[in-house]
Amino acid sequence: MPELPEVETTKRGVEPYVKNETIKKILVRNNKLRIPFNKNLAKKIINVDIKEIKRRAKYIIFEFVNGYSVVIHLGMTGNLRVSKKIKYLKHDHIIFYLSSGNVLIYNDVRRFGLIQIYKTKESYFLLDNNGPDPFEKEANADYLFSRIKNSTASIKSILLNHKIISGIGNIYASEILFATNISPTRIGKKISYDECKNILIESKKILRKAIKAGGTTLNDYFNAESKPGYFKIQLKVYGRDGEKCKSCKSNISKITQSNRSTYYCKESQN
DNA sequence: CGCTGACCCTGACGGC
DNA sequence: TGCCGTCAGGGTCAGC
Repeated sequence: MPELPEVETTKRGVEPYVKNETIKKILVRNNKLRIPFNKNLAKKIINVDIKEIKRRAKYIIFEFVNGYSVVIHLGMTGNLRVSKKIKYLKHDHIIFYLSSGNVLIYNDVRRFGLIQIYKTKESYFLLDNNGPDPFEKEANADYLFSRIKNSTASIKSILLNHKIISGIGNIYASEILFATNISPTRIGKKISYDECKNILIESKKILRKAIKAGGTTLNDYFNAESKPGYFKIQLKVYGRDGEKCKSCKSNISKITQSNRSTYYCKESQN
């Protein structure tokens, strides 16, 4: 479920419980994630201080003082929660016992997520393939335009292609295109420089708003036993097929592009 | 070469 | 009540 705002909210939620802590022990209940969790490599981060927590695109990164890093991706159904009591729920796969006595729990129903350990910053190979996320300064109109000006792929699938821009998911791809009045079916080479500029402006605006909405629920987010309940900002097109468009009188359409649902208004998006 | 679709996995939901 | 098909906000990669 998590898109970039949910990942950022999760990162902010766990940060105060994890920063400057150490992991005393790791319990692996099921290592069959998208990439199997490497229990052997995990020994390298036991009893080592966690220096920093970061987010890049939809990845959460724990950096340790010895140079090692843990990279977490939540997939479709992953979540992290901090708990005082140790009572495992179904699909709690990896459990980190912290020096504070708290436990950090990775739960993931569909197991499309992953937790990977890397020896150095340079070896985040998963992230090396990713383009900048919309908040990074490399993601400017010059860059986006140059990456898509010869493309025959639809702008919707371009927005989901993390090699170009990372961190935009299926919900916000539809929302961003609605905000910019661009049809999701238009191909990359038919997108103008100004539209690239606008896409980046709206991406930041929409994602920032969603992060803010998530932040308001942070206080009781990570109490013991609680599951992080994902929020949803006011969506203008996603999931609203058949309903009225917010800027004209026609109905929202739902189509399928590369096996994912796309929602848009045929009248106001061209 | 770039792009599309099949696939990984579990659970919820609607129709019959 | 149960069975079956469909769908879900993630990403990868074979094959066209």
